[in-house]
Amino acid sequence: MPEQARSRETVEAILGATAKLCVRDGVEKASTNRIAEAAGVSIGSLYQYFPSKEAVLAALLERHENRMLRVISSHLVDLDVEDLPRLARGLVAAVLDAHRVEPGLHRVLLEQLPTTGPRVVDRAIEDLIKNALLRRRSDVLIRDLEVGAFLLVASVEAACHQAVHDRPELLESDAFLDELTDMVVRYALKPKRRGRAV
Amino acid sequence: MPEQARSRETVEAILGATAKLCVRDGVEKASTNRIAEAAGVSIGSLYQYFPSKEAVLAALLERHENRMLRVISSHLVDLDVEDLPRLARGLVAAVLDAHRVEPGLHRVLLEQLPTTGPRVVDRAIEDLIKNALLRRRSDVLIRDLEVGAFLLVASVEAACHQAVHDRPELLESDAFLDELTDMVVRYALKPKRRGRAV
Amino acid sequence: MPEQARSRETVEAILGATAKLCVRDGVEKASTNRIAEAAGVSIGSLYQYFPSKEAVLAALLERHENRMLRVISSHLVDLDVEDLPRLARGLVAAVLDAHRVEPGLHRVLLEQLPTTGPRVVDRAIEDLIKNALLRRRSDVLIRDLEVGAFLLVASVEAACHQAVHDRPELLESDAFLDELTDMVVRYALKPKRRGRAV
Amino acid sequence: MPEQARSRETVEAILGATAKLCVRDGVEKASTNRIAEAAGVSIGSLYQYFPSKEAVLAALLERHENRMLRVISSHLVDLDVEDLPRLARGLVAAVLDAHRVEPGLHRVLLEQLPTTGPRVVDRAIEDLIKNALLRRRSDVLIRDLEVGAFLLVASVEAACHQAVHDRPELLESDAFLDELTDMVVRYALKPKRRGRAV
DNA sequence: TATGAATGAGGTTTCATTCAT
DNA sequence: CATGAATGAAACCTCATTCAT
Repeated sequence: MPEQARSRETVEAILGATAKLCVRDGVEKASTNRIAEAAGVSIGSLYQYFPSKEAVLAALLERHENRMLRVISSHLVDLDVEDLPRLARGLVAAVLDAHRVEPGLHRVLLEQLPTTGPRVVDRAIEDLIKNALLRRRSDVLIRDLEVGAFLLVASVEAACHQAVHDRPELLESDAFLDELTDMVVRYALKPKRRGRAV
Repeated sequence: MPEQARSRETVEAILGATAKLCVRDGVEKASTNRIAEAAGVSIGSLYQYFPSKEAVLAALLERHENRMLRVISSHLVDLDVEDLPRLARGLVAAVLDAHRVEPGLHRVLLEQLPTTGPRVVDRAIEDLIKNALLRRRSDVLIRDLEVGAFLLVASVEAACHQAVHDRPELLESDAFLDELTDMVVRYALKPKRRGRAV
Repeated sequence: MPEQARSRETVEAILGATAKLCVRDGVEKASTNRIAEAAGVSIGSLYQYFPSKEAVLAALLERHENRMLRVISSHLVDLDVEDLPRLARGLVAAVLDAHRVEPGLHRVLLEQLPTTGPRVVDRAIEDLIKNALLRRRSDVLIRDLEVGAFLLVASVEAACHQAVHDRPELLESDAFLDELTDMVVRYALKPKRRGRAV
Repeated sequence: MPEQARSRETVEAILGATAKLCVRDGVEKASTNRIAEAAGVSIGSLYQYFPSKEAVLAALLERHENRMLRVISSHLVDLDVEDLPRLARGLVAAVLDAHRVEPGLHRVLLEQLPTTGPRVVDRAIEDLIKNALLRRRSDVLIRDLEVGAFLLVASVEAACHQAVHDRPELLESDAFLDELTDMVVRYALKPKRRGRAV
């Protein structure tokens, strides 16, 4: 077991150092040699665990996405699936919360990493939402659910991301959560009582 | 005069070659030597017109943003400022249209360029919208206009951008414009009298 | 005893893996780490049995040369030392046969190994031939036996080797054996009495 | 023109330095950085003229083969095509002479360069010989001309090469030329006068 | 004795930039 | 002004070898 522990430590050190360097100097400046040095391991060790520089960054991205997913999942268990407006607010809050996980790293990874494919997190949430809307079709205003689900996820995600980038303080403000929720609810759901706005 | 014309041609050739290389091989592969060769000028000439590689990319980005702004501006003149729902649809359509300007270049510039600051286009539109909403405050549902304007722009922009990236066919579909407009209108504007949904 | 058996197995596994890798990917690609992995032993074990990479390759070369020598020896016992033309043909056939021992490995070892010294096989045969010619000096045409023996071995060896490289099918053809034998016999031996060509 | 002269000088310096290093330390030790340093140019210049290390070595080999071919060609013009034995001796002498062109480099290039294909020099001579033998078929003893020509070239080449390697003094000795010629003549040609050895 | 994680010198190659012509 | 040869720091990566476990 000491071997496995040693290996895990090395991998952790490498990912940690990569994250630190990416945040501080940008992805471009995070060379393998600098990463190894910052991690306190030799360049050889880095290549024992990762086949290339890209693999290191991919692993870091994966780790980050998993952490975000874990945050979101932890919110999901508490949500009431019956109360759609509350569900919407809960989802938005969950996504917002997920963006508080290492926001600096989030920003740099999303902005400077050659995009490999649709973001894992987005796809997961998109499916979740599409299903929720389908199950309650009669309460839903959206005409084209396929497009609508895509739109909701892209919008909320982008709003959070843009906030991380341009106005970090919004992430902590109630106003931002309120407005985002309003947008989602009014777009997606029929008003509760005849003619009264939500 | 012929000198200035010659200069403009050279600069254009360089920016054109840069765009082509960025789209074809990615920003990282667009080295100054390759750019000069593709532009049919010597590397020395490139450095006569641009002080560094970053300057070339910045100029390319600026040119692209100006083109997008010009597309959007061309839409604005036809818009009826009094009919808010139509105005909303017109703005969304304008943004969508702007994303049809060299979408490949747009994608690569946004995804692979170390972000230098808030996007020019976004800021311009954000102000425009904030003012429009302010002038018609009584017809507007949004509670926090500051946040709301930010949200609207970020959402529409991101939806368009994400569509360029993941589902290019959406850019040409009516459904996408319809849904985007629905989202914007229902979020921002009070429903018309007599309880009819928009 | 079991220890020694285990050791021999390990050494054999290492040499076998080295041979396989050299043939498949070339000597340059056969790194010690890859050899150890292909052999199913740890890199540490490899260095327990061989002091360096060169030592592994030297051992492989030695093993191969011994195998070739063994093939040649097995031919020698059947040869009639009195009938010189038949002896010549027998020797040529022996050398040809030796080149059928792992020809792929033979080629790669001869072509890609920094030559360390005169080939063991060649030297052995050269002496053998020089003695045979000396014992029957009166039947021999060659003027300078020293040079002649060198020439005979170099020529036959090189012809076989070149055939392995450029025309593998020759190794199995009678024509090749016939011509080689003709060359050797006509160069080395006086024609039989009564003017008949050999 | 000063540009072209400068370029040629640089290329020459690189090839010269490569040759020197290969002879002194072996091909393996001739790294691109060392080559550039020994040539007195920057590593960048080396890669301006050669796309890879292999390309440098290939160019060096080509230059060497061309020089050898030139030596051989210079001999060919003086040869009497009618007198076959003299022609044979002339050809052997030509090949021998060609091996006096930078023999150290010759050895190292042939022994340590991953063989890319049949040697240019060999192929050229093989054709030349095959044609000569065909034109004088009735004077030729060889049964299978195809195999015979291959054998002659491989043998003479290998004998010269082996001599460079093991016994450099042979290259300058008359005995070596005599014996090689004997071998070639007796193998290939019918004796001139009834039953007398050549 | 066996293991395999760790080492780090050194390999090949790229690229932004300079400057003599 | 234009050219393009030259530069060299620095990037990514390999590999023979060591040594703590």
